[in-house]
Amino acid sequence: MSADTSQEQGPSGAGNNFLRNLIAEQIATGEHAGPVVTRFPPEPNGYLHIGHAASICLNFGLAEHFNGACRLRFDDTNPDAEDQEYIDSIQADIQWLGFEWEGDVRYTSQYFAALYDYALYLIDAGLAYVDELSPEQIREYRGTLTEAGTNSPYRDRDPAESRAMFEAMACGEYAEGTASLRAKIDMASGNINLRDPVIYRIRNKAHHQTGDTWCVYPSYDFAHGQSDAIEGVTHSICTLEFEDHRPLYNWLIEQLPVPAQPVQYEFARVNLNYTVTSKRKLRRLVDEGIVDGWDDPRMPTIAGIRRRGYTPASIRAFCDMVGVSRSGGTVDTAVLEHAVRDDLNPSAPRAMCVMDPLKVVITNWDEDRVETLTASGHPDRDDLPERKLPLTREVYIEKADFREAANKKYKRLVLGKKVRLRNAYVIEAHDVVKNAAGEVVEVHCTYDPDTLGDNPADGVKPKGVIHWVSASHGKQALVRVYDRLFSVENPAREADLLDGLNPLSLEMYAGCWIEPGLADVAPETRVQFERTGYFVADRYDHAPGAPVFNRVVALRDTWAKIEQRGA
RNA sequence: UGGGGUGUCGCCAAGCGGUAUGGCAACGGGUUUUGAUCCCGUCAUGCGCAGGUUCGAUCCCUGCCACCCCAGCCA
Repeated sequence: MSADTSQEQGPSGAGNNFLRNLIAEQIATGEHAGPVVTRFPPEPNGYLHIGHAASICLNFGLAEHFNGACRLRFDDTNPDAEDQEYIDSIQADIQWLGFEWEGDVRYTSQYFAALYDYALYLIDAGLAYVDELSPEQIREYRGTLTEAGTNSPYRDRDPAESRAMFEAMACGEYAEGTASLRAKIDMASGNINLRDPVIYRIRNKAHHQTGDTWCVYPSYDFAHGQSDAIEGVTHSICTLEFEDHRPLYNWLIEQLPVPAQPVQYEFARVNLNYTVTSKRKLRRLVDEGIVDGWDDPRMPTIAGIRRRGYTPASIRAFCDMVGVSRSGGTVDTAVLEHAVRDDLNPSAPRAMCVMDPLKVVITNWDEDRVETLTASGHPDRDDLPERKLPLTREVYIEKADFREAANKKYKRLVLGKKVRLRNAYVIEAHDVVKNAAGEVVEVHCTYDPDTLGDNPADGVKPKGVIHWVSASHGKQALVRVYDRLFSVENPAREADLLDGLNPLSLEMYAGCWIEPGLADVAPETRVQFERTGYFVADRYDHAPGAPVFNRVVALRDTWAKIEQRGA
């Protein structure tokens, strides 16, 4: 792959971003020599979401572009929150997105011994000390945003004593919260991260990777940069909120005898409207049963988006369209939706599904007659298999596709008017049957036998085309129609997150009729139900003979707009 | 009366001294047995505001304003 950034741009200059330009310049000027090494460093305390996808595309994309390497490193420094379930899901999500990390999976925990030695080094150098202030006291001593902090009375403890104490802490001789190791920097710094940050704390708890080996665990700040250095990461990319940590990151790299000098760069995280991308909030939705789990199709998690039916390519395209910058913003979900439609339109086979059925009886069609029509699998492709569509006397159409009377803007079936059954004949409605409540429950039509592939003899081409499924030969399916989980643009701003929930985020259609060929597709098969939207056979709930489809996204709907304006 | 950032069309994002670029959305129109797709067209005399430097500034300087992040022994 070429490192020429003027090449390989997709729409909107996809792939080109300030970091790519920066690295290209570093290479051009010789400021950076050797391979570009990045890493994706998730903490295994939750599922990956769409924001992580941006980071994954960035880190892996940069490595690929510069012929370097990107590794996966679990940033597992806090045994309290982490779990193997997340380690597994994160790996599966990255692979599903289509990225491959170099070498084995790494864990920050595999460097605990080295990190411990670095801590000792800092202590011996008089640059770290064991503090016996309680967490509350540490907070008080830290000062405020506008007032300098106060030195801990333990700040000038003799290094030898700190070393002995730290070693004892590591052996489990101290209770949690009774002591911590702090870097000795500057309690008066305007940057609070430099006010003697805690770099090691006691956790008398088993770690998912290291078991009971350790009773002290390094903080993010102490572990991250040093792990980067150990691994030879050259460009350590993180989000904007870590900007304030960069001076600390650099301070540690400078003070410690690390084998390399990684540099931290920050970019703005991606926010999407009508949803939340905070692990804490997502976890709440899961824990309180608001959704069906981390992979509920309404969740902005990679697993949820996957189950919703989005493709890896569409998510990568989305990340390219959104770009990478340092100015935080909120992207419209319409961009995500555009990305899937754009990917699915050329690839998804077409099919018909009636979701809200209304029976149509073709009165001039013999009771037992079954005509098997063929339909193209895709309007623009002849390489996809053709479909067999049995047409019978009784078929179902959508309730919304029939009106007893309507104005000219309504291009569907109207009493006394003609419409084409998609891939079949033109029919004309003559009569309706109503129930006691006055609702139309049946429409009687006649078909024109000369209209298969032709316009009616009178030369008047019906304006509308509607989809249908044979009442006797169609199959039933459960279709779930998903909508945004929140009805407000920024749910995080609500007094309570749940206040912004969209009550109609999931609608179940139990009595749908699908064309017969669709009942036995494999899970995760994506199709377009013509005139309706893109759908996917559910990854878990769909089974041959018991079809369950999720709506990925609706088709663009110009009619809905016209209708809203009052048709 | 702390520190660090960011401000270019409704939303993202390029441009980084030579007279505003792309995507999404929106709005017109054409093709169409999906009111889909596709195609064509419209959409910032202005780049947070005010000054200054310059032949010329979104890009440089100064001063304001707005918004975001930071006071976990979370990451």
